Amino acid sequence: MTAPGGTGEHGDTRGRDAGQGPARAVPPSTVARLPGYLRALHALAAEGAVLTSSDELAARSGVTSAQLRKDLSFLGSYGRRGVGYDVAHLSERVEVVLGLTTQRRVVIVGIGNLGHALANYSGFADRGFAVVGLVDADPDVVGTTVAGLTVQPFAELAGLVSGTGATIGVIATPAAGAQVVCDALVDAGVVGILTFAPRALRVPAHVDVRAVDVASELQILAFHDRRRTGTWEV
Amino acid sequence: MTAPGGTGEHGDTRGRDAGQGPARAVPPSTVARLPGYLRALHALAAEGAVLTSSDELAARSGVTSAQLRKDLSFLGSYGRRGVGYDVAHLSERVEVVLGLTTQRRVVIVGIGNLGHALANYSGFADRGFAVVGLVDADPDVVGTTVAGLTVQPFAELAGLVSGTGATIGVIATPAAGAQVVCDALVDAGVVGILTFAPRALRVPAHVDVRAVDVASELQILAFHDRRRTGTWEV
DNA sequence: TAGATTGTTAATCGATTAACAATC
DNA sequence: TAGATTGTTAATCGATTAACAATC
Repeated sequence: MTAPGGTGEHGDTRGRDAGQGPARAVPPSTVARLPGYLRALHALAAEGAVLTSSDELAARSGVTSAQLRKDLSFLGSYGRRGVGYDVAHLSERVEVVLGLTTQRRVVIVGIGNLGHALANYSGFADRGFAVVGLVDADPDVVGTTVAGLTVQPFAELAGLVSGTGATIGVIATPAAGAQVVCDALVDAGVVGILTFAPRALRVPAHVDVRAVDVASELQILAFHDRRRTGTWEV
Repeated sequence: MTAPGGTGEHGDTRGRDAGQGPARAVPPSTVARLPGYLRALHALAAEGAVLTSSDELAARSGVTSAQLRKDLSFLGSYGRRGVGYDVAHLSERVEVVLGLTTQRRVVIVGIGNLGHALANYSGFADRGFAVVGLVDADPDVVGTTVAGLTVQPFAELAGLVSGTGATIGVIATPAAGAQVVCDALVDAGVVGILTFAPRALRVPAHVDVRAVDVASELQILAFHDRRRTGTWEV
């Protein structure tokens, strides 16, 4: 983690040339916070800020400045002691690390209420993603136009993924169909899956899954709620 | 994302009847997995299973059996060595710990595409929550009926929360309005907030916040995607 | 220079894993 | 009993925090 003999290399703007292999391992907990830093950086840029400090950026991201500096240290040395961070430069470095310099293509499977909302969500395009395909199993939904795209039948999934070069699949189907959809996405070649279906998915090791379950989130809130509102029932 | 320093209280109200386990503080990482165990338990019950094992339940939840047993040990000793766990009994214990024996009331603020989808989501009612109010700032939306509820203006938020006894607020507004909505929810008395707005929220220590940012989730997937699809740009 | 702020170190804290004694 | 499986312990691993030397 630490470059031994680090005093030898001068910082410069290019604190780390990423020529060979993974620059350094970025811990998962750090990776998970990078999008939040990027959001804060974009907000600062929009306000016209050129420089920021770990204190300011941390406050806007909802973390401590110690944690922010620690996280950024895994990416390299892009700040200047006594001065702070250049907003534009740091944004760019974070985007490079997250792999956002190329727009990733996304297909959404399950065009119900949630799939509809996701297909129309402008935040995807703003943050590096293009929704390039929509798929649903319901014949009544297939053929309709949502967010400018024609919904395709499930049988077209593989062709859609390979034809568009999509690397990420979003599952917005009911729980019952989620594993079948997941398997089809994996077979079609996606390497990342974001699922909203309340069910654990099995995937091969080379595929990354992130799961969002809104009811689970509420249940976690309920755990604390219980302690605060004095609702104890045993 | 929990509020920094947020859930630091260890009230450790030992509100548990003796049973067979010492009441201990349940670690946050364990609490976050309990909804997944509960989902798996309900699925087993629906299939008619009466008993289960840590191996089976763990496989269905997507964790290791060691982790499952460790997690459950914080709740008490509800299994039987050499036998396994009674599905119904364990479900009930998990529900008690999560505070799901009373139905929690939820208000949703921001009735756009996402708010619509959430209001209509049957998974809430199935898993312990009742959506009791909808609020929007847009006069064109106020007064419309969504999921059987009439959308109220923002000015009615406080009255709605106190009138219904809601303890949880869901924020489905654009990022720009999220902090104002959050402050209003807190003032109105909610103790838990689930936000979908891509912005860090500031809340007092007694309020718990969980944040879901779908674009951030995709960005985290992109980090791994980059390594797998060979898209290196540095 | 004097003041400010990073990047890194070391200490602490928490979570996961592996193994097995207890016990059904 | 013999086999199965939990609940717990101890070891490992990873993440967070605090402090400060480096340096702009």
